[in-house]
Amino acid sequence: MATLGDVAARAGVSVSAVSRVLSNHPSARVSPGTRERIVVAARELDYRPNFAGRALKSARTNVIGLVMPDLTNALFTDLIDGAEDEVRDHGYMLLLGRSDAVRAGGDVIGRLIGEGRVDGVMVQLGDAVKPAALRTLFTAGSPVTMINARQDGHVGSVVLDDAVGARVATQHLLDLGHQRIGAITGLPATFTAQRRLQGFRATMRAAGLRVDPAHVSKLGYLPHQGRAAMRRIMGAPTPPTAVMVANVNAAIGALAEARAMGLRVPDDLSMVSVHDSWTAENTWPPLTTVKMPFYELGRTAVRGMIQRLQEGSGVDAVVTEPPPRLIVRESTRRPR
Amino acid sequence: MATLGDVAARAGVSVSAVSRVLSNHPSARVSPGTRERIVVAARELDYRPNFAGRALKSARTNVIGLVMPDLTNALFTDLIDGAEDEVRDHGYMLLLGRSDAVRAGGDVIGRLIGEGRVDGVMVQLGDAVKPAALRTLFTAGSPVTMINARQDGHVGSVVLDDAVGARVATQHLLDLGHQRIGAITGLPATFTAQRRLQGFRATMRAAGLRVDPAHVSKLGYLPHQGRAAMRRIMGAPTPPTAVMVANVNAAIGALAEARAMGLRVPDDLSMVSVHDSWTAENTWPPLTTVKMPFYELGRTAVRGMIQRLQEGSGVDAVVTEPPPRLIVRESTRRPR
DNA sequence: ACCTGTGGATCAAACGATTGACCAGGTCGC
DNA sequence: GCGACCTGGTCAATCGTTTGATCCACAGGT
Repeated sequence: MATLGDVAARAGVSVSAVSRVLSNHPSARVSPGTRERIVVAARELDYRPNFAGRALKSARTNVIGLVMPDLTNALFTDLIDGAEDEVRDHGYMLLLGRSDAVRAGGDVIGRLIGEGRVDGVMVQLGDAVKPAALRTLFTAGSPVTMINARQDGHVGSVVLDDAVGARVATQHLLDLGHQRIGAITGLPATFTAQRRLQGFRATMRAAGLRVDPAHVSKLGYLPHQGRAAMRRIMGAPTPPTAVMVANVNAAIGALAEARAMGLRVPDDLSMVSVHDSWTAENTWPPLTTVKMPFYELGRTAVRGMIQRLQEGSGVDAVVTEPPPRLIVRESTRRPR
Repeated sequence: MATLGDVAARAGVSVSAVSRVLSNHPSARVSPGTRERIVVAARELDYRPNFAGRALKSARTNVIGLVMPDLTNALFTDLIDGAEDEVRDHGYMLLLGRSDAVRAGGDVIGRLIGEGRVDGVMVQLGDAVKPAALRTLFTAGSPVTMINARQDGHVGSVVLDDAVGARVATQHLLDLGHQRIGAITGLPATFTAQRRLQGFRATMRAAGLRVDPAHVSKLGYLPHQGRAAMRRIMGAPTPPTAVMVANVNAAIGALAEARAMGLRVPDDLSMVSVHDSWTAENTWPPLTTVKMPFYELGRTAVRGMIQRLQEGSGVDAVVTEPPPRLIVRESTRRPR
């Protein structure tokens, strides 16, 4: 690989001249002729700035870590897309990691930052993270942004408008005429689960309806947890006629279980889920969902991180634009 | 962050002594006492070797790039898992990128290697890559491993045993008694599509059955392409009683389309797909699939890459162990 | 007493890019 | 005609780590 020195030699100038020209340094006082020679030489040698050299000197990598519990969850497609688009606009790169590795190989985040591999880390935590482990992550003022979660004493987070998402989903069921509505949500300790359940309850309360405790389950966002929740809820003395599921993966599991139980959706039971993904339109029946702005979530997280890196102050943001949007497919209908 | 110098000062020794001790250098002739002081000092300061410094000096990053067309395809879960596990065993890290970016932001692979961000790149190409673009990637002997594809003149690839996968799927349909069997596969230019179609044809031939050209479609691996293929194939004068789909995502689309067309699966049409994923067990009916060893594919790709980095010679490998395995669910039955 | 060997540690030169300090020559003001 | 200032550059230190070369003290062999 060509180095600055090679380019300098070919252009007949000093290394520093080349450096200043190629990185558009403001203090670059260079004659047009010299500039041209340098640019040409660089192109001819296919010069690319060495990452390590640059990072070592400037103590910045222009890389942001994105750590997720499960990189392949269909849900996170848009999040990663948005983050990618936004980093590219700012000349950064994205380094993806599994927070899975937190338990297994020890503390990815600490390594990423401690070894100077990234300038900052955005982390979406899994359900299985103990708050104690968290505290050690956030050593004073380290550039860590939490996605879909908040932590006391730590500033730097980006979250969805969960309560509104749950409200839109619930309101759709109310509008269809349902009254006995259940909710399948995530583990009680989960930030999003709390907010979505709260949105659900508030909407029901506003409609003057009470929620049967037996119609609420908090088993988790995974398909098999959705299945278990479905079995439990529909085993209630008077089962609901509709159910709001706080996550599309859980909804897919719940849908499969409903069918296995001999329930017809939407004839016997309406189902709507928060989140949309391509998997939702390929279930049977296709799922009615509320699409949450994951793409914007990704962009916003990156924007917040870059602002923090450049100006030193973190932000706590809620992504409200675009708002959660109802996508009506075939898993909901009016009660019989 | 603590540097080698800080540790050296605290332990009262030279920087080089610290370096040799902490990196277990073979030529480290150090007295037990000194070693102990160094180790203690490093721990107290929470020393972590600076990535850039190390990479600059040693010209190795211990990072391998994994470039995929679509990071969130449910199919690649196991591949990434396997790759992660294998790199960790060797003290490497994985840098994930989208080959998507090849068209958009210009040549990720070139940047990754050219800027020295990674030691090598493993790339799974999307369907939409032009062979011309490829040739420029593989500049003489650059450490690039292709996943699920081969390229003339380039050594370094890892592929699945596609023909066997297709054979197992097809044989299952034959064993059930089907005779008019169709195939839905990927674009003709795709490496895997060719091999799977070939496996399908060979199996049919071995059974003494002929394949109706109208029962074969090569529209692609995406859900909507699977839908289109289903519509086309079932519009044939005498439609097949069973169909082998070469990809689970296409199969999910095809399944949805079959239902939309009023076909009952498996009563009117049996369907089996190559590849398995959690989405396959949550469709209705749950899909019968052939599970391909993606996890081992990931491990093997990494092993090949690391071998190449350390010994200089690439390998072309086929992952045959474990062999493709039939998972019978509810989308196949004997013909009526 | 003198050379040799060796264990235990330090010195110093890289790696490639960045950037403040510096310098040679020309122009301008007075 | 002389200092001030600008233009167009170069010098050299620095970031943190690695590693071949070197050095010192001391033991053993002759």
